[in-house]
Amino acid sequence: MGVTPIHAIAPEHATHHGTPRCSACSLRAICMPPELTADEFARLDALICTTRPIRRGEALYRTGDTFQSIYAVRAGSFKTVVMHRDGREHVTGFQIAGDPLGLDGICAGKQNCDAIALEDSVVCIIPFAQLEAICREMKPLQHHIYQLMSGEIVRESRQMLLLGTMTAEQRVATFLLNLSKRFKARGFSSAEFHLRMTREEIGCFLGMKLETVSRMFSKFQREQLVQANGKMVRIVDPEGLAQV
Amino acid sequence: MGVTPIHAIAPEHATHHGTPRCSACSLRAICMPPELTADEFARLDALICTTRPIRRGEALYRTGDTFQSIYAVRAGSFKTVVMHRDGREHVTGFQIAGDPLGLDGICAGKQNCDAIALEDSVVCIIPFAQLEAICREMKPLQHHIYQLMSGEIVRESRQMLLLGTMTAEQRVATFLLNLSKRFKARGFSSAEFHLRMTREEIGCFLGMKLETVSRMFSKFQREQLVQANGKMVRIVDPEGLAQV
DNA sequence: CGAGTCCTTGACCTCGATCAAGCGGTGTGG
DNA sequence: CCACACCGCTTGATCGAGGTCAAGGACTCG
Repeated sequence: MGVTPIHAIAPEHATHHGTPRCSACSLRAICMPPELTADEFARLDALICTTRPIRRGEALYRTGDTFQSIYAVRAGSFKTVVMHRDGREHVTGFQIAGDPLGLDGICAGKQNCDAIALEDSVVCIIPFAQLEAICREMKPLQHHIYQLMSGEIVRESRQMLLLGTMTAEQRVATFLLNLSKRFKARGFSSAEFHLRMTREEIGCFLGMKLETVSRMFSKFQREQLVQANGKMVRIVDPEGLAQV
Repeated sequence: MGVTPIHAIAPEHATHHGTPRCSACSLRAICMPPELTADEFARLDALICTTRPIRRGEALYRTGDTFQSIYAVRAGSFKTVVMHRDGREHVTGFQIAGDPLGLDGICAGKQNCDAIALEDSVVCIIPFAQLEAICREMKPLQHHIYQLMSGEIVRESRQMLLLGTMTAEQRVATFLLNLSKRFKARGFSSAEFHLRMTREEIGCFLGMKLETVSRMFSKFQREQLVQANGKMVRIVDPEGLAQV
């Protein structure tokens, strides 16, 4: 069976690979500041004039690549992986449609992690130097970029809290509820979804081994909190899950 | 004995509390983009016209406070603490002279953590709305702020790697080497320094209990890697520490 | 249909948490 | 000025959550 992303872009946009338009994008509300004028959208459309398809398992960028653009996930999903010189790996995040990618590269002019597609995916390419130029003239967009980056900082500090203080059980519960919330924000079911990542990748994100992740799924199943069948997950009792 | 910060600002600046000047600040190289003209510095000095002293144990801001400004540590040191509704706490970072504070507040317009002074300290106050305005006109400063925020993202993802994959021993070693590097970058000794935080705060930052932190200090002492006497730390064998 | 991946489950072990005791330095009140 | 209380730190003994190792099952893909 081919890989068909559940969270796909609408077909009428998918055909416009050469000329995507933010002004017409279904992810506009997630990606973009709300109060842009038609004229401002036109300038954005001129900036973000290319998309790029990435096959499952391939890298959008790798650690050390020269930083030039940031990206927005248009369809599909990614993981970002940082690596220690001794080979230790850690997944720092999973990005789905509407999420930004590449913000870590601005700092040193080189990407600081690998971004790997979890399924066949498409990203919008946003040349950063040009984005900066437009931001100097478009206050709402400028502020939006600051918010985006600050949001990433907040997300990561929450993840540190999770890694630093929670039990394996609480981490997995938090992970599922977070995914659920994000799917809901994008108009998909918050109760039932398809995990695009393996147990090992989840474990690597949550700071535990894949066996432990599996055991927690089984435990939640037994306690009637979720129904998990391989990568299909159905959240039965979100409140119960939240107070694990 | 009073609390005398080792890493103090030079006396001639300490007296200028009402009118700090970036152009004359010893932390300029850490805080600011390198290539500003005199004119540009003048505009910055006009923006950052106030400092604020914070006593040991007091908060610069708390979670939920309305976000208006970002800050730069001018003297002293801070910890940032996030809290889960159930009371679980986690230290997300320690900030010393030259480090930024408050970037997490841009996202939601409210601060997302508590920033607590570890000793009597002074911060520079940078009103964010005005900073944004200046950034629209000063390209190097604009880029610097993006780099600052990206740097915070990178720092946090390194901390996630630490929390997710390292043993207690490796975490403490990494922590000491990181502090050492930062002190060195500010012109202080990289070999010997005074910890301003308690074992408990270190543990809370590294995802372990204070007893474990203490045991690791003792272990490193036995192995001749560091000499630790309460809060005074001397790094004897940085290479050895690095390959723990 | 067979090989490879991914997932689940069991048995055992280890690292770090927990509990507990004691020490040294500091600040405070008599 | 001393006694005492408190806080932060160290160290030992014990325990348990999660890691490790191993076996087998379910799916996918060539």
